Amino acid sequence: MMVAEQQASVQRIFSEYLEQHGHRKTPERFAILTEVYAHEGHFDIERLYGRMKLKKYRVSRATLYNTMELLLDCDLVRRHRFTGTQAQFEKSHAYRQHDHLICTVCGDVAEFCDPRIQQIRNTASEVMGFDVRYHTLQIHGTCRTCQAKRQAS
Amino acid sequence: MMVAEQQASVQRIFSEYLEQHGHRKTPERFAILTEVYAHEGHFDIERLYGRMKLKKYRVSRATLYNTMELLLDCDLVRRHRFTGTQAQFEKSHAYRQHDHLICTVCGDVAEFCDPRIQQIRNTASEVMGFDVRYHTLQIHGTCRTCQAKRQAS
DNA sequence: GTTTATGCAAAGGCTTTGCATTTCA
DNA sequence: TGAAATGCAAAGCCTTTGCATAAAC
Repeated sequence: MMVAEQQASVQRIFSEYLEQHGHRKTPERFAILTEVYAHEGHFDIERLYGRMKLKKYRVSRATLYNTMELLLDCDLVRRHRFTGTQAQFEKSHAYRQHDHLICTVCGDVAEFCDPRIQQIRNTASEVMGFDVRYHTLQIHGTCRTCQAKRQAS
Repeated sequence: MMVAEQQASVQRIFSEYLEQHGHRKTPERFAILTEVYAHEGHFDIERLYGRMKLKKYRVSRATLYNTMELLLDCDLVRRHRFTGTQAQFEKSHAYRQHDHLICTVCGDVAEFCDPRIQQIRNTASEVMGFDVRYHTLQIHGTCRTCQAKRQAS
């Protein structure tokens, strides 16, 4: 999907979500969504704040936090807590299901896919009667690069 | 394994770990380990602090945080970040591998096991050249109880 | 014209840090 | 005795909250 296409798509989804839930369609909300979908990878609130300030659009941190809640609610972004207290976000629409490998040495986060996770979700749903909304799988350890560095020293 | 047996076992592991890493064997550290292994389920630092205060042993929060780092390092406890900023811990020695179902409505955390997660770990290790130390899989959604309540209203 | 959202700054909660005191080796 | 750990309080960081102002409906 082209970038412009995706932007149009998520803007429409968000717009409908706001309408159906009686929330107002403010320019700040759409500007935030646009910025979120303009980049790849993970980001935290501070980075998003910085990016928007650099461009034309300045929003308050409070509005960023509020809007992220809305975007989480309509599944347009996902939130992760990898390490520390700071939450990490990523866009989630039309992005393939993936999980995370987190290096405990350098802090790098890599993505990987494994279809078996879907089977685990299904089983949890059936056996435990759980209505699954999303999951987050983090595998922590040492990445290839840091293993090599360790061996060298 | 009996409770006393397990206590003896983890105390020994911790003792050896401290020795090998040049850390001191303070009474606080062993008291904290004892308290951690005296209960089932998850806990946060504040709860651990409260429990130890109630008993005879009062340690500072700073020492709790420091000691948890040591216990994490020798794999005697695990740390999770389910929701919010507060870290949750659980003992991990001789405790079966399990993952977590987290209800987004009531906040309840249930455990479940699925052997396929081990296969995913192995694959990540082989394909990505990642040296896996531990993982955490959280499935978020609505628990059976909250589904029933929702239907009733 | 109401009601909701924004922005700012203050407050809050969890965690880390600095430093004097104590304790282990 | 010397180095490391403890305890306390302060500082830090991320996030939430309160309230006046602005904007959507």
